[in-house]
Amino acid sequence: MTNTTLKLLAQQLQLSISTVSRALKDHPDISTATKAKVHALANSLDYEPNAYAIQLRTQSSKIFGVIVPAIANLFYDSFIAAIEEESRKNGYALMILQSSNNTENELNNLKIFRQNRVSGVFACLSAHTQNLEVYEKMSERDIPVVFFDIVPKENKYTKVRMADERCAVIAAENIIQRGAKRILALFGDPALSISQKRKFAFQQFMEKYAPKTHCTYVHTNSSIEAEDAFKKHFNKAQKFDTVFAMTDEILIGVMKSIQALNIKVPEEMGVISISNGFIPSLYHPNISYVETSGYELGKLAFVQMLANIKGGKTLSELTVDAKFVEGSSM
Amino acid sequence: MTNTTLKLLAQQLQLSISTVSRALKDHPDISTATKAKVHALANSLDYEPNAYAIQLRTQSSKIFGVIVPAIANLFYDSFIAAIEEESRKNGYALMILQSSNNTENELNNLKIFRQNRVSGVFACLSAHTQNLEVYEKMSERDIPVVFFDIVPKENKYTKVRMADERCAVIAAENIIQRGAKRILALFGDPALSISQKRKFAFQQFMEKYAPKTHCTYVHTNSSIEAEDAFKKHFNKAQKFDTVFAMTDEILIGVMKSIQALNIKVPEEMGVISISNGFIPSLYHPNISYVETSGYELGKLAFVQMLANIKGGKTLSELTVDAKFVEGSSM
DNA sequence: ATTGAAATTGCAAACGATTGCGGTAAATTT
DNA sequence: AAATTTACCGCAATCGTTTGCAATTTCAAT
Repeated sequence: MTNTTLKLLAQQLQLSISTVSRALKDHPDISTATKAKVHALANSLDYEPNAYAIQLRTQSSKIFGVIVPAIANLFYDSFIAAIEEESRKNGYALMILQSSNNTENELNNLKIFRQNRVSGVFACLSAHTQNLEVYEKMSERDIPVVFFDIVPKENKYTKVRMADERCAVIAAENIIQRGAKRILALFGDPALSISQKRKFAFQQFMEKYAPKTHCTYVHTNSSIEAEDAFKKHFNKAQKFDTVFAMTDEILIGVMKSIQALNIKVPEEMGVISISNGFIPSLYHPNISYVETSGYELGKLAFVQMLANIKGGKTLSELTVDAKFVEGSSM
Repeated sequence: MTNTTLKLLAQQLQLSISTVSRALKDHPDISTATKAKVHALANSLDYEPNAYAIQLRTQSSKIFGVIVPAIANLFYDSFIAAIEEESRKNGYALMILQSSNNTENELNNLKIFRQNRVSGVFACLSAHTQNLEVYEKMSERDIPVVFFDIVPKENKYTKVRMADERCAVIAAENIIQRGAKRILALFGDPALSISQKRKFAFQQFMEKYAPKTHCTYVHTNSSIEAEDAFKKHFNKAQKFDTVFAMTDEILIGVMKSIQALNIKVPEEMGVISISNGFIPSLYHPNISYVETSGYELGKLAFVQMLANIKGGKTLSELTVDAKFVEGSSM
């Protein structure tokens, strides 16, 4: 079946295309009678405006592009869910592409976005993307970009991210409050700024407020590494009594070791992590964690995007605050 | 900055728009000399064709629509990841919308897809969607629809899904092989056909091949319900020695109880589930499971979509086979 | 020098919708 | 009844591309 168009409606009604167009959008120039007729026919013929024609004409697409390293990820998918909700409320649709943490894919994705003249882009940088020229190109095209999570350092960009330092500090506070004596603190890839920030903040805080506490800092790049690191350090003479996991991935490794060694939580071992909340709820007892909500981040990013579109430029870095969620693991 | 267009290139080169257009796509009518000139300028001016103009002209969008109940879901996000990969390889982009298991959202989403003249739609029905008229409307518009996971019963539709019965049977086989005497089998929402199918197949198989085994069948609608159900049945005089969890959600509840009661796996309790694989790998020992891969399903769905687009109609129901993944929980 | 074919390139309509401007008929005012 | 407003509506250009067909140039063949 061929799609219903303004032309078709106009022919059937013996009206001009312009009149039909205006009638459909309640333009005051058109009489109530004709409006009624037009609407009636449009409904019965299931008229639906051709988005491409509109976009071509109006030069605006009502589509946002989103680049994430991976969709299949507890953090990013809740981020996506959030901006999807907001987008729909505001009449936008989403085009989602994954970079797989690969700069080349990132470039291709941006190209697709440009070709589709998206109204804006939400971008999470690939782990090792250095060259931000492409993003400049978006700006030249007047396509606003809101960076999230992994963001560039320069502050000429609009960005939202988690309050990484705060997260680490909150975790440290709770560890001190528990009266921990020996701590194993596990962090992620040392090359990532997120790991650096969290570790730095954590370490600073501990040294300042609990200088006597013995802390072991370890970087691990995967669940398995975390699992092994835990076991290795647990076998030492002086056992640690509290473990801090910087990410879900690390927490997973830690918990496998804890289960394998049949360690009692929280009696023999306190556990705390930074997380979205899903993984910590999987264990008994529930793990205490500092919440970093991808969902909240998404909401915030969307607000930024809208501000950018409406009011021209609003460059700034906003952070989503962190809060402690009490489980029974401390 | 204003976007580079064919017109602009044409003016600068003192050529007609048509010549530029043809030069850019290597049309044999154009001399090598002009082609070179055109390409050169196009590159230096960062020409990028306006997708909307093309779509308007060619009536094809190179965009697929995807409807899932939720993006933030271990199964669906791997499904999405798969079709995203394939789409990119084939020059398509993805527009993803979530229904939140709400029929009204589903309708709105389809409308957006129609307005954007997507080339095809991947749809997972909302749990209680009965009226498939909207999907008929897509067909009238010659937009192919591939249903996945939750699919309509009528076989005039193209659909891909997991081999639900096979999954249940494979699980049952392994339970019998373990020599289980008393089994607790936990299934999901009894209103969903997926629960019905799996339970029916499981029960059939057990009755036929291990009639003496004592089975308790329970339906639960959430992790918490599963957790409680496990505890309740475990407190009975005759303890069960094997538990079967139909979904990740149920497995999570089961494992919380197992941890809380400090039950030894697999010595005191065998555990098996149907899953994507992520959740079972979180525990020690790893849980044995029958794999239902969202990723594989995505790949299959994409093949179907392509066939549908290329060769007109190919109606059929394809299923992704299940396989047993051995953990150490049986 | 004329002709014809081959090689290049341009014209113009189309895709579907939007919108400034101008036109006509009816209603109102003098 | 003439003049002026008001209410409706249509013309035509525009967005950027594609593409059938016509037009022009080139060049070898007669």
